[in-house]
Amino acid sequence: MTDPHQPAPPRPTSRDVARAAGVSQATVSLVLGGKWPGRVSEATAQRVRDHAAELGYRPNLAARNLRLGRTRTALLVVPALTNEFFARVYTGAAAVAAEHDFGVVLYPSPDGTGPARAPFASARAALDGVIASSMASDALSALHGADLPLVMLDSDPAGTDAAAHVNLDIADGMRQVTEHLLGLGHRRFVHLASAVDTWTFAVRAQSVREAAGRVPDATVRTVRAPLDVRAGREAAEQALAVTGERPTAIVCDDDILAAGACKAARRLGLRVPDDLSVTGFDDLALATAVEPELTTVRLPAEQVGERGMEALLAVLEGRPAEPGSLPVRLVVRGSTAPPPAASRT
Amino acid sequence: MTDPHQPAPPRPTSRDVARAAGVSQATVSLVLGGKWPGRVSEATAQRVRDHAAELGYRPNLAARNLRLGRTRTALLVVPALTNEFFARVYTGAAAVAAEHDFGVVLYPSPDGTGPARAPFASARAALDGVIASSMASDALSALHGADLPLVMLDSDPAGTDAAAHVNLDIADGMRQVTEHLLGLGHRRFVHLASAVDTWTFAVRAQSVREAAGRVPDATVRTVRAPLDVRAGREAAEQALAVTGERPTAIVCDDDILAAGACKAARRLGLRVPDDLSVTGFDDLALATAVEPELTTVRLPAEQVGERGMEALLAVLEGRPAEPGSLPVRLVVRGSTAPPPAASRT
DNA sequence: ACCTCGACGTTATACGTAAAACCTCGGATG
DNA sequence: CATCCGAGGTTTTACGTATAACGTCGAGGT
Repeated sequence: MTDPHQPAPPRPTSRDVARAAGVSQATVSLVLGGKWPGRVSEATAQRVRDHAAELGYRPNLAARNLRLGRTRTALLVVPALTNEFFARVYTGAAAVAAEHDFGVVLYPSPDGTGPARAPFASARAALDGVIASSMASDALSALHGADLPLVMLDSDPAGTDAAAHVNLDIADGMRQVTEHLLGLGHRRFVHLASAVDTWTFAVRAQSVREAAGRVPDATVRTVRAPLDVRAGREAAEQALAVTGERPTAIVCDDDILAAGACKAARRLGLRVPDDLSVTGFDDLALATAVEPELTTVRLPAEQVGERGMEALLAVLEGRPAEPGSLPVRLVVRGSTAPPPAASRT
Repeated sequence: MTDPHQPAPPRPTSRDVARAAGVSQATVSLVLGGKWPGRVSEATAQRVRDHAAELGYRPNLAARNLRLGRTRTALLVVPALTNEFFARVYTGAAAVAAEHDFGVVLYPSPDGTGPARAPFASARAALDGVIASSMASDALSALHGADLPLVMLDSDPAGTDAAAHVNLDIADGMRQVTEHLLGLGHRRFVHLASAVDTWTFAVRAQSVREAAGRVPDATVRTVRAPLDVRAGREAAEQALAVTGERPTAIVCDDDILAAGACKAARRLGLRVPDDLSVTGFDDLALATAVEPELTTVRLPAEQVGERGMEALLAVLEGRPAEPGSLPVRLVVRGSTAPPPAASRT
């Protein structure tokens, strides 16, 4: 138990190491920076390293950042970390960053549409670049000083000055879901859509309608809800409480909404999947926690983060970021089945 | 579309602003730092602010950090962000930080026990302090340079050199759960425990046994599993497949494990809660997504982050951090009921 | 008329690092 | 023997900011 009020011993600087090793500060910097082959003898280098280790020297990052004008730090802008998808994106980005001795700092925005007022400065870090996930580009440019390289994830490829895009083939995912249901015989759909108004959800909506539109007698009714279980349940209950022919399948923008839809079904006395098929999107942990397990679309969330970080690193090094969108995969589980006999043609 | 290869226009510095406003750099610094009452006339101050805004000046944080020796940045160490609990802790910490113009950078460790080798340096930020959540203190001290103020969350209050602790009354939560089940008439328990070996889980185990121990004929069998649904299901299946008298309640260390236990029950043809009661812990979104909704213990996760950050700020300012542990609350939902008649005394 | 004293700024300096530019000296070279 | 050269360093500078220390100038007191 040491006195907590001793004024914190000043950390050793490279000059301290130099003094201890009997060399100049520049030499320490060269050795520890790995720039010494041919400039410093092996003997001296070792001596420097030894003393650095002994003193517990660790370079002052603020000083280094100032000197180099780069910080090896990227900002990741996400709508909400409590959404597992974004947590996984972060995890992937952070992993790749760590490999390249980069850091990732987060800028979460409470609402889904992006941070409202405070600029990135509130991230309290000097940044080398920005990675923005699933955001409305206008909300972003208000914050984006335009002076930092920008990589956009899962966002509209057109109309932004992003240096690179990493996209998921959302349209294909939703097409696979819809065709899966069509193939099972469903014709009357509800699309339980996110109330958030971003590109990634717009694509979902369009894709469902397109796929269903190719089958003459298929109908799609859209309802929207915020991304939580209760809201999803309420919206689904409302959509199911129709007079006349009940829809036989609910296509959801998200596993969370799908969980809500399942609860709605149960409340109305409908069995999933016998009376009603439900599909999710994202393949979160939730998808296999509920009963029945959700038929959904697996998104490689970590990979999105990884590719995003790789793209940013490429841009920072002047290399071109390789484009291309990531494939997604339909995962059929227990929440989908052929429609009940009474509803078949 | 501008040429992506133009070498990034250098950001304006305080000196640029000074030149534009016809004052010295020091004056700019005084004005923008808010230290000007009595040192700079209002007219001059306004002129400086105008030119700063026009040039789009933003102070170089690296330089400021170097000069001040403080960075207004805290490190939050969490086992895994994909666990909603920690995402919420982060959210709370970041919110309080933002209010005080502080930043939070994360250090996630893949396994639950804490980062293995890389020191905090890989967070790539100059730090003012560290907040560590639910960690084994020895894993931490290996990383902790001992030169930074440390606040520990949900960790053993004894035996560390932390400057402050923010704890949840975990023991009380588990006691409430157990007594709730005892009150319903349960006597044969399975404690489905986390395989992670940290204080917070040790407390749960001890508390279950203590509470059950006060009732003569109550028995507790413990099984352990990693924190995911499948592992929870498998462990629960094994625990339920006993010969002789089946347990009537499964007390889980976590909602995720509880979801697994529910799935196990269904597989074995047991109904929850009629044949088997299941309880969770944390009250994640998951708890109300599954059917039946989980009886669980609500932990004020955001508040843990908030209080942690407040404690760190207090320590940094030399103020004493007010101690005390946060209360938790039993939330009774649909996954618990009296044991089946055949099992009653 | 001289000193004092605020009000209003300015000059100078330090933070710790990286790296360009510069020394020094012993041996190889012409 | 003068010269070049490379190995092995050192000296110096710059990064942008915050602030301590130091002017300057006009008004007010004596």
